[in-house]
Amino acid sequence: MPSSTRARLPVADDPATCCAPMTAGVLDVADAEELAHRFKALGDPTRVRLVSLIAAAPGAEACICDLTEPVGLSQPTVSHHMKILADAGLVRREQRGRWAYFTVQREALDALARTLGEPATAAPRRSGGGLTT
Amino acid sequence: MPSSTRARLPVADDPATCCAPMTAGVLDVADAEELAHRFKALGDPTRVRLVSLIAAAPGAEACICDLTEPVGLSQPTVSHHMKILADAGLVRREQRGRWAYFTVQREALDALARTLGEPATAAPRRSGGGLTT
DNA sequence: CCCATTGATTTACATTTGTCAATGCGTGGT
DNA sequence: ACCACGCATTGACAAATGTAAATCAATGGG
Repeated sequence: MPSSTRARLPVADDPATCCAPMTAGVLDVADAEELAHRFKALGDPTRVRLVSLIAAAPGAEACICDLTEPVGLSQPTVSHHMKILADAGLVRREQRGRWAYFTVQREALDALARTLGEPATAAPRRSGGGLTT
Repeated sequence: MPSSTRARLPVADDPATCCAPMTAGVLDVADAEELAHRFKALGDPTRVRLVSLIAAAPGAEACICDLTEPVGLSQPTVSHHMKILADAGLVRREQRGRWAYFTVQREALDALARTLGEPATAAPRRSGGGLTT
């Protein structure tokens, strides 16, 4: 599982392939940054709310205009938050006619969940963490 | 689950009982704030790294002095990050003699993972892997 | 073709965040 | 009692973040 060749790409490349489990060995810096980037996207109540709203919307999709009122924020602000979520690969944006429909990237959420939950592999204990950047 | 009476407490009250799944209905504001609070704690590469370092440390515990060098930050800064993680209930602090040992609150991570993963309504519990309480 | 509608960008600004140096506070060894 | 050690707190400061007003770009209906 070579992950050291991971760049600062917009991430959304493959949202389902995130990183190694957080608790199954010391994450290298790149993975830690990648994970933190996604967690940070969920680190705001409004954005958590937005994801939840989209997931619960009819058809599991919603446009900006559907979201501004429930969260009580201006359209530019909601658009800004959605961009952050999209850049993190947590939602997908699909332009359809005049509207931009957003859907939840469930695979990305699952991948994130996997990095938090019990490590899939029995984590071979590594002694001495000589980490030298 | 009445959660509207939830204040800005240090959260760590019961880290395993977090919130309803993000994608199984619209989260109320309180739950969204609670979730965001925890995600935000993981929204920094250093803190992700710290959790990973603790989990991988011998005995799955570590003191600040074990952590400063791997992350390459000053002791006050690491202490600051650990406070944020502890306030979010993601790690537990245990003063033992002169040292403060930190351990990962795996239940909190699992609870967080559960709010991300498939909503409890559909998929039954994972049958293969030893289910833990 | 004109114009209303949807959403993204830009600009601006107050607040929060990450970091370190300096300092304070317990604990334990001598 | 004293002092070294481990860690938390305070103060300070640059950088990032959340938000809104104003503006821009594109689409679709008359």
